[in-house]
Amino acid sequence: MSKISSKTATREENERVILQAAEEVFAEYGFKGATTGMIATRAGIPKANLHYYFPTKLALYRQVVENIFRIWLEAANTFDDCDDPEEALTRYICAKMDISRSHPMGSKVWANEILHKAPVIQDYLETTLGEWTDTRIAVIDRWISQGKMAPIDARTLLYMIWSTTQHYADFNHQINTLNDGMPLTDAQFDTAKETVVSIVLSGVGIRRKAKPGKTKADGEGG
Amino acid sequence: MSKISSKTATREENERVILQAAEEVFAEYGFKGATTGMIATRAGIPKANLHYYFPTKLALYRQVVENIFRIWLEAANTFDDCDDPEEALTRYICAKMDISRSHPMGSKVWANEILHKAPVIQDYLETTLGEWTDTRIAVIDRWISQGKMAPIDARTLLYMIWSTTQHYADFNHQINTLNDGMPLTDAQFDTAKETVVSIVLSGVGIRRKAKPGKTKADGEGG
DNA sequence: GGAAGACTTGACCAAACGGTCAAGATGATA
DNA sequence: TATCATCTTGACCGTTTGGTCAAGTCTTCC
Repeated sequence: MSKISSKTATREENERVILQAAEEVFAEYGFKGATTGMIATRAGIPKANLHYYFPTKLALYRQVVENIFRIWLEAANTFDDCDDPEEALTRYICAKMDISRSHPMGSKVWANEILHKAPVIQDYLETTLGEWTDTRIAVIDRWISQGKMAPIDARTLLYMIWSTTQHYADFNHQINTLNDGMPLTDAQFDTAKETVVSIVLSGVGIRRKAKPGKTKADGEGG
Repeated sequence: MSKISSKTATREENERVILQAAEEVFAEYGFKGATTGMIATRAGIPKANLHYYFPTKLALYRQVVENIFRIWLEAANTFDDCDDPEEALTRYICAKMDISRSHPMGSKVWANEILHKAPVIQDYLETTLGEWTDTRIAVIDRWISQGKMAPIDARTLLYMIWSTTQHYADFNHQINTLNDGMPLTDAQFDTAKETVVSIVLSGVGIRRKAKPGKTKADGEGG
């Protein structure tokens, strides 16, 4: 067993380091702009070694994208934790904002994919994302028919939440530049989060029960 | 005069065709992903001819980005046409939505730039965009202090509007895929526009005077 | 020790790409 | 027709880049 575990340990550690470097480089330069040499350098290994673990640039890219999509799906499930629109929307928005802050690279890779017509993730869009979206639209429509929120177009609401929250990842360079070149402080980010939640909830006609003082909901600790 | 006009006419026409092709190709493939060969082919000329008019790929890209920024600024001015927050926000949102529909390539090129840390437009961000943003935040804050809208964070509101409206350009591939692969119809797009306006206005505590039936406001006819 | 397999790496290659160049086409003027 | 300037274009070049390869090293197990 020590043989197998040792072998796998080396491989797993190297793949982890390479994937981390790849995510950063793909996020910053896009698929074409990134070079395997850059990724290898950031991972601290020679380029030939990278190709030992990932035969082609595209295979490496696919792996990065799949990891990102898995994280995205986990956040998406926060939407389903309860049947109260105020709490569900608040949790979902906070979860997506937190991911944009803690994991901006993934969002950028995703944005790049869509911008370039999704050459790699088209099947995800058509299947998993499509199904997820349809079921959540049904949930929102039910809330509307129950009089729990105003009769707005559910799909547009989802797109607003996606775009607004992901903006803090995809456009963080612009946000930082407009913030005197500094990243948002925790306080600034909390203000943004609270503002987005507030505008969306008021926007769909939900009067908030909870005091808006604490924004963190029960999102991930850190 | 015919000499000069003929000379300039040829050059102007060719530059126009090249810039149009370049905007499309840069939008779809990014700066690195685009090749001068692809742009030349789309423009219907040999690559060497393209380099006769634009000496380098970067010079061509700069010209494309500058054109886009000019259009963006024109839309930005719709914000200032009046001092009533309902009308100003409605007009601005509708103008940005219309641009996303009629001119999605420009938005995509912009998004690509920001995603890649704005290697070309950093100065625009720091100067023109920064000043524009600051003055409009001041306007919104004044509306708030006058009690015309709820006390929300103005900067976050602007970012919400930018991200939501630009989402319909930058992510139109995802939107189309989630719409059974079809582009949004005019009716669907009007619904989206109306929903965004409605959520934002309600979200910032503005009760609408105008009937929400007609969405078009008085935005550009096209 | 030594055989076997996993891992490492410098050197190399073919393709693609940005950009150049020189030769020619076109068109206005005199 | 001759001249001049602008425009057009196929062929070409140096560099970059994704990927290969063969010659190693390191680890494990007998």
